[in-house]
Amino acid sequence: MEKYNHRAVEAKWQQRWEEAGVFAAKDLTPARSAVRSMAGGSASSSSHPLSASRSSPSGRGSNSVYVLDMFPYPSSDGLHVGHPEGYTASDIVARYMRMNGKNVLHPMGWDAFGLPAENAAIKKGVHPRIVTEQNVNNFKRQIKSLGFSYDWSREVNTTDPRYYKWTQWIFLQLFKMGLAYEAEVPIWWCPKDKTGLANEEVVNGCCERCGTKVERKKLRQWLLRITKYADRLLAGLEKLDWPESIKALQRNWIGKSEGAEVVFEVGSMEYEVWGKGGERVADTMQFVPELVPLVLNGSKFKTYRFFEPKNVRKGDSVEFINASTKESFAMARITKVEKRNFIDIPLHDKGHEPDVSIEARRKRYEGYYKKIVNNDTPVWIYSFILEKTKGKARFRIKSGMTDKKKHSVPVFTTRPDTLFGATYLVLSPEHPLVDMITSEKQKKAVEKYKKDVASKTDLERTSLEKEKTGVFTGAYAVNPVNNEKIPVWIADYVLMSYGTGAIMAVPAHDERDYEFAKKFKLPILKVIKPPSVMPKNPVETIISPGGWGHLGSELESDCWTGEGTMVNSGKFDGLLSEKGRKKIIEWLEHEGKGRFAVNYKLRDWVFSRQRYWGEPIPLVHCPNHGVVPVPEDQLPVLLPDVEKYEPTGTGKSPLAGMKEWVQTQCPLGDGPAERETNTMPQWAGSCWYYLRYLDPKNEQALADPETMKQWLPVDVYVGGAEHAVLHLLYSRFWHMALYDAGVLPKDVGDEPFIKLKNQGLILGPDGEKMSKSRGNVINPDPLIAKFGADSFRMYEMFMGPFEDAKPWSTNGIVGVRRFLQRIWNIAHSGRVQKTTLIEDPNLRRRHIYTASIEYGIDSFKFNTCVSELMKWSNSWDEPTKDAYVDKDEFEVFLKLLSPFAPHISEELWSKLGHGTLLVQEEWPIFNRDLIRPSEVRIAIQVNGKLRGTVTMPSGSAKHDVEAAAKAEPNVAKYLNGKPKKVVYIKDRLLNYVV
RNA sequence: GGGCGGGUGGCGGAAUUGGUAUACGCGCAUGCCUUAGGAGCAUGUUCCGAAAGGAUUGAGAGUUCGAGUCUCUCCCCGCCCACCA
Repeated sequence: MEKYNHRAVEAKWQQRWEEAGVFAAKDLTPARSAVRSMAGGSASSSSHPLSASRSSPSGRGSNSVYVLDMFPYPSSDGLHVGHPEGYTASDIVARYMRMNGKNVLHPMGWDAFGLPAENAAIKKGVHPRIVTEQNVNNFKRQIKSLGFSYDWSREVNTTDPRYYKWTQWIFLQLFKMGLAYEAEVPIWWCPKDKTGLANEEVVNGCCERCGTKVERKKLRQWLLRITKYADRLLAGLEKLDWPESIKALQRNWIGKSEGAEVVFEVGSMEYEVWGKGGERVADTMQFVPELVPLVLNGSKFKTYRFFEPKNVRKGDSVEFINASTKESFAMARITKVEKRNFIDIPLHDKGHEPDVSIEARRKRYEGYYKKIVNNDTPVWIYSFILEKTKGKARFRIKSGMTDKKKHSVPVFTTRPDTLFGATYLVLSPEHPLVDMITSEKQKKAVEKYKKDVASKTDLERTSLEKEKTGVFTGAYAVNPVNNEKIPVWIADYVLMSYGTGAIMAVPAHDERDYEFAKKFKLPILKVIKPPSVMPKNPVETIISPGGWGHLGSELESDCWTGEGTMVNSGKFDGLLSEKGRKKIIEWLEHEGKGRFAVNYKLRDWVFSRQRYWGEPIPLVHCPNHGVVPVPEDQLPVLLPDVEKYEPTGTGKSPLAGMKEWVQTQCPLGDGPAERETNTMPQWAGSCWYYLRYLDPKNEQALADPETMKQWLPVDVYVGGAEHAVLHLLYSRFWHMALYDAGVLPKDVGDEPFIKLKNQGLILGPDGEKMSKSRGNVINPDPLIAKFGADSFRMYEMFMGPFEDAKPWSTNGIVGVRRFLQRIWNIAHSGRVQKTTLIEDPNLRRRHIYTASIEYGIDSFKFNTCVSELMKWSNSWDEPTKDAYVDKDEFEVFLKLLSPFAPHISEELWSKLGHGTLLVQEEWPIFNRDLIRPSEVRIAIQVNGKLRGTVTMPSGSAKHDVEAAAKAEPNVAKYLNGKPKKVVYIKDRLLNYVV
């Protein structure tokens, strides 16, 4: 018998399909379409014979279906076995849809900008364009060898100027919408290579290329305001048919949390009045370095200790001014500068006595400013409140700084109910206020700590085992809820990038704060009482050794992060956490000391790369007009050829070295301007490629709106889960922005991908993740050459559930190959004959398998589809096999096989004498009535144990089945006397309970 | 620490969604065929047992006539995120 020669067959049909152009998607827009309408198609509204009905694969209900793969980055390693997994799945869906009469758009392209090509170019001394071209050619050859049904006429390449013209155009739209802005943000910096690095290039805190320890460095960057879309990106997930895990990842990445922003005054202070004889009533506090306590002396009223700004000297005068009227009411002159720069100031009354009828005058004195005058120049202004505490008058300075230097430190907390337990404040070391509040004494320690932190990698900073570190700034803050003074620390466990970069530390109810407080001996105040938990089953708990006691002690531990009842919280005592949160927020808002706040982990998208191989950002910097967009009619801004792709050493992209390219004219006038030399990140091109496939040659627009209406949104999107948060989030963001800008028609909607499926990772044969270093990488090329594309495709589908990770087994592909060979043999055996059996069980068989495979494709259970096809073919070879295989049945089989193994199916189809192409045949329709069997095998159980089976006409009544069951000797054996109960599930099972 | 997924033969995995567990394939065993090659064909293959029979879906309990599937407790594995306030 002829051996199946996959090489010849596969090459032949790939060529035939291409010649016939059978995979071209048809644009139906009036303007451009020559092909008006497709045949109506016979899309069957099938569902699994034994399950509920399914929804249509197309969310739009239109006849046009968009089946999209995540386009690959054409690396120099060539195709990985993981690529064809997703491509095969989407190809099966696309072919299935086509056979169902759908007009299918199934395109492929190249995400070709990026660092690996650039690095390879530097290494080889070739232009990145050449490297990219070679890689693309190799990828294309490999992908084509698998016989996927792509419409290659729509191929896109992100590095093609005709493509990136529109990437730049989109950037300009974002810029005009205020979604792009410039800022200095820290990035990884390699001091040896003198270049900024992408996060992916930092390995274990070292530069991937030279191994030097990287540093944080602030660089001017372009950022995209994705945070503006945080809520929409979050809410939009609800309506998407995406894997829950991916949705969860995006939710987590966006990281919305609700709580309160509480404003702590740093540098605001309590100020104690000194007694009549100059004796001190209470401690003064030093809050900020510039504000050293002073002594106000010589007054006929009181001596006050006050502050000395560095530039206040003996002889300077101090004036008290009414905040609202600006009228001065008291004067003082600095008479004495004490050690540590204490100064005595005599206070001259101008008609107000602060110590008389305090309560009555309280209102009047509130809001007075104190103004220290130095050579008639106001230096500091303080406001203060008169209070009466334990019968003694005191001034409390509300704010220790001028309006300009007022240090209000907002912190974000999800647990405002624990506010009374905030015993210290922690700022991130990078917090801009740190330098301003650090005391002289602590300056050195703070500087050193900041430097240490700056040199740490994120890994070191966040490693679990790491002990908490931090230093005291010397400054204090006031807890707004109880006016307690609390110290201000800096520590690297507080991240500048999240929230406000500052936290209120509640060591009694937060594990990190607890750990920190323990180490630095900071006060711990419990303000939440854990709920008293009653065990569900008291008896069990008493029996279980230490159970209740252990649980109890856990609840009594020093750090309780759960909910509970508020204690030590003034008037909020007794409230449950949840209610307390609301009440505290109400109080804060009422007092103007805080507000309800929502916080996101999501940060704006750093959109600049100091690299060569990317889209130039289409902006110029003009001395007169600032940042000016390049006019749209001047796009694309071509990526110029440079001699060196190496970074210039200035931290700018190699483009900065191209003087003649950088220097240009300002579009708004004839003045000189410089081009932006940063390039876009690799994600830019992939953000919108699915739009360009629709209309890849359009030079007037990124795509024709009518065409977009026809195809969008994407019906099925298949790709790896590794893009869960980056590409898939960025892409949604751009789509929403373009939608808002009116670039996308309204009908298209603001979500690009309706249904998403992730292929699971293919692991190496050892069950480990494939990697070069492990040496367990499988190269598809030799396998395709040896077993054929059909075997390869089918094995990848057969390996296991599409979305699960599964190990590769080259033995496994052999089994699939044998199966295809058997099909080949049957087709050539002469057994395939036309028969005319109406009541043939085979007729039923073909309908069952059609239903089952259709269900499998709809639900991405391709592994069971393959198994069904194998079972089907086995049924022709069973010992009871018919001499002939019904030709109609075999043809139905080939149609169902064809999405999985298209080449061999096509070949056998033609060998059966068809002049048509199988890919253009109609998908078989199954008849539900024919699926129902005439006879069923019913399980007979006694007490739930299988004791026999009986074969009965389907739909038999209970007593008939019972009669048959009792006739079974093995069943009768177990039935003594009358059964207590008899359960009958129609056509399935009979269970005697005895 | 958080989120998600999972645990079924020697291996990849199936199981009509609460109804005959181990389909399909790999591997293995025996035999056949052959100019031995990682080819083809046939039969067998969850485990224990010669058999009758019994046991079995990570462990334990519960609901049920009936549990791989539902509920609870616990154990283990994988992936992703992670000092996120």
